Amino acid sequence: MRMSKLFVSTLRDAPAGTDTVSAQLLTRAGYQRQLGSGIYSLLPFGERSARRIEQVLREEMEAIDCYELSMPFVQPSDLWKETARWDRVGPEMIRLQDRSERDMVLAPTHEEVATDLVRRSVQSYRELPFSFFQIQTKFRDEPRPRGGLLRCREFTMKDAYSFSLDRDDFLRIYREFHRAYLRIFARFDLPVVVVEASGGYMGSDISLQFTYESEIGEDTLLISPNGNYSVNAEVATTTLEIPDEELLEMEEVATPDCKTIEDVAQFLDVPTSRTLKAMFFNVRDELVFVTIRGDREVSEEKLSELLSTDVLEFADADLIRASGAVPGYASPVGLTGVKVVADESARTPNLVAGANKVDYHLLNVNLGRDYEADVVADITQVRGGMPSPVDGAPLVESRGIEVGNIFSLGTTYSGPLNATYLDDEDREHTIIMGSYGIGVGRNLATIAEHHHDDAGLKWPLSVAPFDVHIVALGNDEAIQNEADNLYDALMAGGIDTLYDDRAASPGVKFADADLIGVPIRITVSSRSLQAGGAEIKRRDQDRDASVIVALDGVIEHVQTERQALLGNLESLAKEAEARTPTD
RNA sequence: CGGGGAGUGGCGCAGCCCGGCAGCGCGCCUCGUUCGGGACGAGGAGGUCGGAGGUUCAAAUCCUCUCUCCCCGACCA
Repeated sequence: MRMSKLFVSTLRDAPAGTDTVSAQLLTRAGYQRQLGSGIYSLLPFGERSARRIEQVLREEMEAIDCYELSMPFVQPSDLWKETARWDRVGPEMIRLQDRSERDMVLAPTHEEVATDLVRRSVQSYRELPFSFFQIQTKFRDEPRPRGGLLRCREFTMKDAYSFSLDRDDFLRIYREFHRAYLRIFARFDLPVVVVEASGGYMGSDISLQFTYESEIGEDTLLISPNGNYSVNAEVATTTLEIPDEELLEMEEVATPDCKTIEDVAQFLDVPTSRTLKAMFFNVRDELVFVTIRGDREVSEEKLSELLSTDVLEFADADLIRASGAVPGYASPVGLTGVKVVADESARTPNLVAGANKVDYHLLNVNLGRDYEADVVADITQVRGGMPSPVDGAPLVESRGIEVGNIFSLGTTYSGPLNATYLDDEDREHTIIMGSYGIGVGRNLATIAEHHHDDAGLKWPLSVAPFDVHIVALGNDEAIQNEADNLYDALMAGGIDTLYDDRAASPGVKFADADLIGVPIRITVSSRSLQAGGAEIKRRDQDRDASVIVALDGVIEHVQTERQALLGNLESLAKEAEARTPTD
């Protein structure tokens, strides 16, 4: 591409409100422009990088015999009503009507259509297992888009779906995707950690999340330094020691002005782990009274999962008082008609709890004796430093960007949609499904987060919009001609080349080259010609690490360099592959 | 949706408190000089001050309503 003909412009300053490094660089370097909140255009560079990402995705999917198809973005609502997601999925799904007032949706994901395709076609066990993928637009009306391409409302995603005979059959495919995913991120030279995650609204029982660790990430991870426990905080567990003590008699004590757990613990001189904390949630206007030991916090994710709701709000004082509880001095003791959810830790004997009376608490409150819970479950928010459930080692907390995931779907969709097959004895079985997602734009942005320096982007070859960036300096005709010839020759040699043929000063061209981040830069100038040819420098090398190559040797040199870079990425992929769990 | 912030030439910003000619840097155009790390000089173009209503002799500035965008929290690739 000749830059003089290319619709692109670089910016000195990123537009106001562009906060993340990736969004700043991608915008400044001319990869993307924002149209609205969470809605972006990809400019030529961005489109080319996205295609390279997609190319890797296609290769790795096909390598595990997962083949491409394409499903509609605008879909009739019928299938969504069949799986009940029409009602379950909230306003993140855009609903609209066609001219005949039929309900339609802009696809936020494609399980329904994928399952429908399969149920209409598959009849015999002989046809299973298989999987397919597409690279398609999705629209999710996210409550809060952020970070440029990191979290968009409209985005492109590679989503794959697998269809298996049974659980074991599914697990074989799941593992293949796991391996393919490790190869994919390795080929992007993007380090990821694999953590267990919750299925969320996909309705999954097991799932793994491929996460790039980053401060700007939205997910909280808890990882054991021993490498045997890596989870998303939403499903993290920790060990729980419940002392084996005799239950003591309950007793009311005055605790003036002790409204918080810390106040009470200090006043009574007991550790917070001997107190019972009360929390109140409003679930569809019903009060849910939650108890947890004073040294722990409630995980709202776990709680909403437990209550099968995605609307979880703190209850206001009126709703709390209506139950008879007294904010600041609340406990479920003596209350009736209130839904109580207790964390496992609330089983600890002889805790200090509120007396539902201002300035009073109760000593020796015991779950099961002094109050009953409707549900006792693990709803503890695990934090860094808490012991790993595997070996007790303190967990390390970090943040991360989810760049891909793999889900077991079981029969969540095949059940309601009746996607079945007949086995060799004519018995009907429901197909076992999985789904596998990778966001193209999010990966582009995440790779930019990882591969940049102060001057700009620094792409791995697998993601760069071009292999080579020719910088022609000076408006000498001889130089122009040599650069033109070189450009033609590179293009003819199948090397994607960006040719800066603009009449701009050297400083501008070099600065833009650094900003755009193409891996190999070739400078043609009177100085380079005098030195014997063109100057070749890799973006990841220092300024003075360049070499002069005779003009007729440039293509060969570039091919060699390119092969070396691709070879490095392939070795990374091989290493990653070797790390795939085998059990 | 709750909390915080911002909308002024293409981009970054000042001006607003205290109403009175719409400014600065970068970019853009023309000419000349430059030409290996965002050149220099001279001249120039470009703005419904997010929108609507109001107050006033007079509104970017004050008031009301509204739209949009960003950041922090609940969702996810």
